[in-house]
Amino acid sequence: MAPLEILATDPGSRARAGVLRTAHGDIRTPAFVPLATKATVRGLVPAEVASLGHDIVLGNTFHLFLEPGHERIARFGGLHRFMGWDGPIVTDSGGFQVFSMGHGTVADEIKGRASHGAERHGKVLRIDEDGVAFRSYIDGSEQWMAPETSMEIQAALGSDLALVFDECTPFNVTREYTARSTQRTHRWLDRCLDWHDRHGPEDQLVYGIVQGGVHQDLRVESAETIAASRCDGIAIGGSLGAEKDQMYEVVGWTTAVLPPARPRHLLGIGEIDDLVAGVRLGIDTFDCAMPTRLGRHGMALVPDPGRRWRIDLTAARYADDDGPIFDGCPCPCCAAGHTRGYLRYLVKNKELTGLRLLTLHNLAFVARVMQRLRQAVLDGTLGAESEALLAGAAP
RNA sequence: GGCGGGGUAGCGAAGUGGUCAAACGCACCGGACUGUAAAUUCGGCCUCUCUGAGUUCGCAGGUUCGAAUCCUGCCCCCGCCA
Repeated sequence: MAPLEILATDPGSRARAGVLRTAHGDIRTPAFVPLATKATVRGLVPAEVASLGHDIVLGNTFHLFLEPGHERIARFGGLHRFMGWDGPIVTDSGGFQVFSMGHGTVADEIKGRASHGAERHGKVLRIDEDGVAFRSYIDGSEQWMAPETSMEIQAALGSDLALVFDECTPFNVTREYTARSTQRTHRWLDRCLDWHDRHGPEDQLVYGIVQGGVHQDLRVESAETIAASRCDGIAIGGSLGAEKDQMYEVVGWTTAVLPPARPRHLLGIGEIDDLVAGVRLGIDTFDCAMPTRLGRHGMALVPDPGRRWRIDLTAARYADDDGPIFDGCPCPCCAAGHTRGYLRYLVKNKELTGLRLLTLHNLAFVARVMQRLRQAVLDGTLGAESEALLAGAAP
């Protein structure tokens, strides 16, 4: 049975709204997936995440493999039990971590900057056909991860959705490199699926990952290759370009050739305008560090495109501001009456409560954006809703 | 009144003859952050006609080629003793 039930499609775009069924419950799509990289949505407890309207969280194979170890988590009964989250969990394969060990952040890589804190970075020792050798950032030991390893770890974690092991192709590489890397990712896909067929949990869905960089032919070829496989869902990964317009173009090339029936996940994307654009391009689920990370960095999401949907509450001008983050915000933080001035004070003083409140606010904001987009697809009003959100309507 | 310690850029605090416009922290200003080794990180932060120049290290003198650093006097502050 197909995991994704499509309830409605938007006549004016490729958007769909539906329900993605997993062993631990349904995901209302389109949906945002908060990151719980190391088995926690930083600062929040699972019940809070769910109460904000999120149906699923994302854990990370690479990090949980190094610490506390997938076998230990398995002894606890799997990742759901370990972290106390009963809902659906998707686990990322570790492919992105290979990227970030070599290049730092996405922005650093695109802009050609040396990653900051490079000394703390582990090291990719080599990437070859078989897999990836790297140095553990925990104890410096040499570790090995291959497609089979990643699937084995994800099987032990017991996630509902597993992502195949891929190489997240950087932006600053040649087309030739991207082509070869993408083909290798395709071969890794087969190995992941083979391993999963023999050893993987019956009820664990597997997503293939489309690569191809910013090259249309490579993207299309990759999308078709992934779609031709027996994976349950399809994720879009790798470099999506340096500018948003390019990103939308790349995503558009991809979703144009994907089979409609299977769920599509856009990896690592989650700024507000990107969510709107992504949904219109036919994406069902997104994950992104942005709302949680920005929250911990003192940034609160606001319905203001001119400010990139964010205000920096660490600024002194908010010290005496007794208003909410934005008027009418229904999130737990603002509904409780917390002021910008209070939040600024908390954040400046490194009070954990401040980081928690901003994380709650930001995740609530993103959840409402997704709910509105979903409802708009169901109502056939996505065009107007998209315009409103992009113009700064409060979700 | 005596003894001791101290006055350094918005604050705290290094520096104790030259490489000092002066470490470092805080505060402040600005930037970054999109499959999270991030409660992280980068830059600025005396003034200006600014890849150079000018004024600074309680105040005023002095020694010296050269002083935040040494000497003299003065003014404040802190501790202990009277």
